[in-house]
Amino acid sequence: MSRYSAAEIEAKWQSAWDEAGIFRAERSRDKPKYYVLEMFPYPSGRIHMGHVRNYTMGDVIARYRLATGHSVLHPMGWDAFGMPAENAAMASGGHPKDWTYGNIADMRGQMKPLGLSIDWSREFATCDPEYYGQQQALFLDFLEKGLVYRKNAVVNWDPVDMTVLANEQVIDGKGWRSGAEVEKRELTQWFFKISDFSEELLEALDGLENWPAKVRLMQENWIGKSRGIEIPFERTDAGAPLVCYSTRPDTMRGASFIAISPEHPVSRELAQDNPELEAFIAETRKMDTTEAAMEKAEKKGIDTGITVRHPVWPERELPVWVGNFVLMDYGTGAVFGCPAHDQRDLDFARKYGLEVRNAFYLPGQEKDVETEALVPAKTETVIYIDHFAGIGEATSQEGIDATIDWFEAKGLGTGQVKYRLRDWGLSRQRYWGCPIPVVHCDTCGVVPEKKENLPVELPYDEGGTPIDFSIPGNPLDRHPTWRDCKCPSCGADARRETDTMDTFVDSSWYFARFTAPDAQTPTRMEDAEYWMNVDQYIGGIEHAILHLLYSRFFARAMHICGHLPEKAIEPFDALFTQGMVTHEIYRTKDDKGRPVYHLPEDVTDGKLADGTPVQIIPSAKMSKSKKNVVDPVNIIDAFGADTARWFVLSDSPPERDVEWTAAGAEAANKFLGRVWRKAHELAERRDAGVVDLDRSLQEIMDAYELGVNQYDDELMRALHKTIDEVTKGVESFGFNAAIARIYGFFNQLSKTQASASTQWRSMRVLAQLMSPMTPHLAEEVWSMLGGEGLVVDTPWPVADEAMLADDSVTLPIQVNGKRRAEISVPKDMDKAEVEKRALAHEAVARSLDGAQPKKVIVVPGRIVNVVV
RNA sequence: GCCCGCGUGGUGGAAUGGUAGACACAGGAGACUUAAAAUCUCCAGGCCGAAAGGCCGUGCCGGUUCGAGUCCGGCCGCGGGUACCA
Repeated sequence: MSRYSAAEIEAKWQSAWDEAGIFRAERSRDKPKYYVLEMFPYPSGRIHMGHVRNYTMGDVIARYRLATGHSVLHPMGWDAFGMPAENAAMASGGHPKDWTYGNIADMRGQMKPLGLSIDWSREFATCDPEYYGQQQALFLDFLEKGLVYRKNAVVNWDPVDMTVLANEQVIDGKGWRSGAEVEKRELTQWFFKISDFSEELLEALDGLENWPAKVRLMQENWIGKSRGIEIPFERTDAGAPLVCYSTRPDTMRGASFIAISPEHPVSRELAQDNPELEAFIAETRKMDTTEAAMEKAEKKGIDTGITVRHPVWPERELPVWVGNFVLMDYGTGAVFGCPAHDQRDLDFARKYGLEVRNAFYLPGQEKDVETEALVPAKTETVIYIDHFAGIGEATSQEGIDATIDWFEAKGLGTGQVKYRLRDWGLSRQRYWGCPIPVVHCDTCGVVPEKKENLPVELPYDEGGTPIDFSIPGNPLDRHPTWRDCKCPSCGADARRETDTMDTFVDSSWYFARFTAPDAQTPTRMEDAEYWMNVDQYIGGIEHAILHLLYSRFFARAMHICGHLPEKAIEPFDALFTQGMVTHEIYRTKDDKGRPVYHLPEDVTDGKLADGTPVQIIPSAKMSKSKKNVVDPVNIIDAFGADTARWFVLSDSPPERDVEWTAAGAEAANKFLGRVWRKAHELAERRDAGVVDLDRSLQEIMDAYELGVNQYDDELMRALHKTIDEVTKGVESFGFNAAIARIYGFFNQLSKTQASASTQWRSMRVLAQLMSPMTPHLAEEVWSMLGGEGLVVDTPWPVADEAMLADDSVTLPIQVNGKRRAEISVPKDMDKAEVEKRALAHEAVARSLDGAQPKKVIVVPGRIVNVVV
């Protein structure tokens, strides 16, 4: 071989690793364990650059930990249930199971060439009955412990297709296939009691020191703890008081109306003999169920005609409205409207001619609210207007606290801590998911299936013919025989639950299953005890809230049921959230002005082959419909896996989005070629007898003494700095910085006049440093240069502290914050002497132009700033 | 709407509050070559200047600081999440 050939090298070293069984995770007594996990993929059929990026990062960590003497668990599996499989079956007539397993085989085939250090013996898919059967066992345990319950909840209903729609399937309030106006429908569904853990999940966030602060903050806000008060408002008619919840009771004086949810019992009751109200409630039922849609929708209301008395000033009667913006799920489903201090209430009041009355002013700005509500932060000071608790100037927080205390003392209200977090509805009216293992019996009601009857398996066909997915609705519902079963309790004829579980359930415990994928129970305690927790979890920021919060809940619930040790209730010790891989979009318009997308290979210099100019939209998330997906398989075929790996790690910091460019991949390949050639050249010189091979590398490194030769000294110092920086880079996800340092060092190595022996040593260390990122090339270089065994098995190099320190430093000198000169001084020179030398500098003197410095700031080893 | 991020040369990006633009791409000049490819060397934020050097510059406006890309406040733009996409 006379030039770098990734194809030859990569196949060779992958078989070498396989033969050595290096990536099989084994419990070890004398090594520390390390569990590194990347969020497992949905088997869409093709891997994309985002996968390559995600798994390469995990692989760098896993290989680094192997080199630092850890027993490493690095598994892979498939998040295999979900809607795309059913959609594919609807579109092209296949079966979700065949589609999914076919995709898994394809994707595994695309991932294997990447040379990831994965223990493939632990692989599973969540649609394997062995996996979801254990999930059903978990469900039954949760049921027994009261962690699951049933209640009514609202779903999107497509009245034409007669099917439940996911939020994603509702477009502008219409069903995505039928185009029919979507309605809301109430169904009895299963819920996990995650809300019981609100406080715990919130408090434990503080302990997650190795999670990004932004993720913890997002979870904190999602859980949404607030202190407020429930206040009953007496009705002027005979009805029971309306209880409102407020987190800003200090604005009570400004209360001018009550708004209740359309779902509120009072709304429903009044609607019975008020057709106008009934129509209004029906109208609000057509809205999307998403929070975003509700918040953005026009705020509308209708006056119920009933009134309540203000609890502090009973002579004031407030009208009660039904408002489409009031959520039944949060608080009490009733709020008091205070237009002066809430923009939404103000808009509502202006629209319907309701009173606007200030409860406080800002100091020095004693004017009434007109078009913009006055909403102070809780720490901001305001001046209350005839506040009943007798406070005047105070912060909002003090106002809130005083109000709650006053109401409680008078027996007019109750202070309450509430959370925004709602229970997790897990029922899905779909086929391709884990069946909920319960049975409905006419005499016994809802009965859990017996554990020995698990798994409750999905039927593949219906009466001998494969299930037809072109018929809308849930195939489990209409299946001729699957529903029929015996009641586990009384033995009478009964019906299976036909709802399946949310796919978030599948991904809420897979990390625990990886510790013992063959166990006959959900986990095996001794394995969970050994491998948990996940030391480093890596995945997309889009999972910052739901997946990660659900997993934290699941780990707690599994601990309660005896499936995880207590230390695992926070299952992910460290979390890293990576950015997306993006690509330009190329767009033209057809004659009706509709967008038409083009593949990157069809566009040259911003034009199509026929010369039509193309609009280029930068940095969009890769998606099939926009035709901007770059298939990593093409890159691997053209340049090899190491090039793809090197590229996805090199240019962009891993937490940020990365733009895919073809040129970037070529550049990566070019560099790897240079490294290969350098090793090849040194090997040739070794063969010619120039290089001494007698001693091991670490011995030579340890024995190296400075001063033999200045070029050797320079190179060795640079090498140790490189070891230090690459090590730090790998440990802190600074892969791009580590790679820049490797470039820098290699450029220096290419130009050095150091001895062949020193170059040879440096090159071997460089192979070690590159091995987590480009493992195949590293093995090749290692072996060319006579390294013993496999580099993947070789201990990580350690930088010598003594080689890191420089004797002198270059200090920039600023005059009034602008750089004017620099001086080179011994590292430990004292401040006064540095100051003297700085002021003596000719450029500084010129800059001062005779002026006397007022102050000179010397930051040792950093900078000098002369202030005039 | 709400919550959380991000914004730096032609491009990707670097920079514990301390020399803004490391490293790389694209570009320019040169070497090698009959030529091209490949490879190698050098140049390169903008403006002014022959040069020395000067001025400007990290989305916009303001603040803190001897010193701000970095910290604080207010905007603008883009992205993620928003509970049934995974």
